[in-house]
Amino acid sequence: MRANSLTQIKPASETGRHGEMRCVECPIRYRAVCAQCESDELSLLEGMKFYRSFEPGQPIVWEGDRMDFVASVVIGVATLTQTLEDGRTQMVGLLLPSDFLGRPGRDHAAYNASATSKVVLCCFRRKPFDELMRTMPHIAHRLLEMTLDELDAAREWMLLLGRKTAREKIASFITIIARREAALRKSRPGGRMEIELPLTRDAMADYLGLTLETVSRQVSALKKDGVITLNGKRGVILHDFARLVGESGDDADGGLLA
Amino acid sequence: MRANSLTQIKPASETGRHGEMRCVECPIRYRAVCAQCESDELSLLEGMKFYRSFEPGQPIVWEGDRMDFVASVVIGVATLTQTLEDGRTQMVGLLLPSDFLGRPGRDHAAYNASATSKVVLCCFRRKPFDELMRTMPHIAHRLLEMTLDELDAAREWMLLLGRKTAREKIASFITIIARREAALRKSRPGGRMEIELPLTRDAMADYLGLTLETVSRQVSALKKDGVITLNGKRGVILHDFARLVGESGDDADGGLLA
DNA sequence: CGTCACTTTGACATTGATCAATTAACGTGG
DNA sequence: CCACGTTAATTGATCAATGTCAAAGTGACG
Repeated sequence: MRANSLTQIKPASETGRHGEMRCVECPIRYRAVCAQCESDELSLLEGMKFYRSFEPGQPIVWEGDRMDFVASVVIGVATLTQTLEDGRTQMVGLLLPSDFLGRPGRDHAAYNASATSKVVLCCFRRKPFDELMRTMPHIAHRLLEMTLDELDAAREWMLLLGRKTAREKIASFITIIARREAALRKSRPGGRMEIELPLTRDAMADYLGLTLETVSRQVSALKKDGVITLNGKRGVILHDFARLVGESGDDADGGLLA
Repeated sequence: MRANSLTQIKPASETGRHGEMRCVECPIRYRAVCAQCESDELSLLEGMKFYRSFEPGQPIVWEGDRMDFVASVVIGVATLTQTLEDGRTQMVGLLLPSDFLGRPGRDHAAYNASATSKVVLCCFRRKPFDELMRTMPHIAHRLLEMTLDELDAAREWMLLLGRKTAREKIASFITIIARREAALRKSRPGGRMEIELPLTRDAMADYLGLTLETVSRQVSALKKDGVITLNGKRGVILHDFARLVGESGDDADGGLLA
């Protein structure tokens, strides 16, 4: 088993700070940890938050680093990865807008986090945030809900890693992305869809527990079999969503949790 | 890829109810969801709880079933598994004493849960428990903490499933069990240890994303190489804990989260 | 002592990994 | 707008790890 190449390491400093953005206008207002906050609570958060940006490929935090903040992803895609001593890596989290980074009460990062696209984080210093957890039940409650959802997603992912074939893994991954894109447009996935993969082949391999060659081959196979058409490196045209789901190995009713 | 044989299905009814047990004497008093409750809170729980028992191999709930209770494992070992449409199964949770079963706010089971040994659950009907989540911050807080721990464990498990070799998977599994047995005795794992595997080869295969034949072969290989000695079907003697950790593929400091 | 469930071991097939070129897509500067 | 250079993606040939099918061994328990 060969180690996948690590994302190249660049300095971990943030590349920018942002001026004001009002929470009520925030694109993740209704999905993030703050989703259930009232306007008076929001204005409290307003005074505490600060923004940090990262460029594609940049590390956000490294496993074991001191981490004195927690954050919500506002824009972009970030990944959490774990590493074996010989360098093999496995992605263990894919953070999209509204997802939460960091753990209240823990002051060191448990995973490597990197930006795979331009990323903007809405950050809170950890200590004050821990305090919020005690004083604002809406935050604690929402965080529990989000953590339970993440646990469900992790378990779906475990099924994929442990038991699916390479082809099923690829089909499942594309299905997940298609579902999410549909959700963003507030529509149901189905029929013909055009989507954009948020990861390189190499990152897909890290996500799926494969090598990038196998990822490439199976993507090509799905293309050859008429399940998908490629459009540049990242673009995928799905001719029939149901057909793809059929390739994923899941139960017909599967993916409710994804 | 062949499906592992499912645990045989027996009627899902509980096999017994228990009389009183006082919370203050409960063996999981300081680790379960109720860990942070004060004595007045405990007496409230005392009036709501009820016990259910299950025999080895018995299903507790089936994916999709209505589930009108949540519970803590008091005694025994239970598993959560997911299934692909053709019957392949992957274990996604291993529930030990003090672990929590069910999700507040969700009325249908997301996974199959079965007893692998005699199991005793401390149960609460879901509706009243949901109410407790709002009125007793100690419960909600502890449940968040436990869920975050489970998420960490799930991510460790994902690394195992996605990137470890069969030998490393076996070594990792034995390491996890050894760590837990040490924790029960409030000692540090290390040196020579005698442990008891809580799962059959078949269940280990479901846990590790392998077949039972591969599990058996790799256990034999570790024996041949002098890392372990077998003692009956379930007994394992570890001659040197560090040696086993070295076989697991993890970083030297790994497993902090397990 | 026999039965049954679990485990081990063997022979062979298959999947996906590895090593190695080659090709395609995209950004840059002319 | 095009040629170039760089990075990502594809494809091919081969091999090792693990799955599959089959049979025999082991231990617990009635």
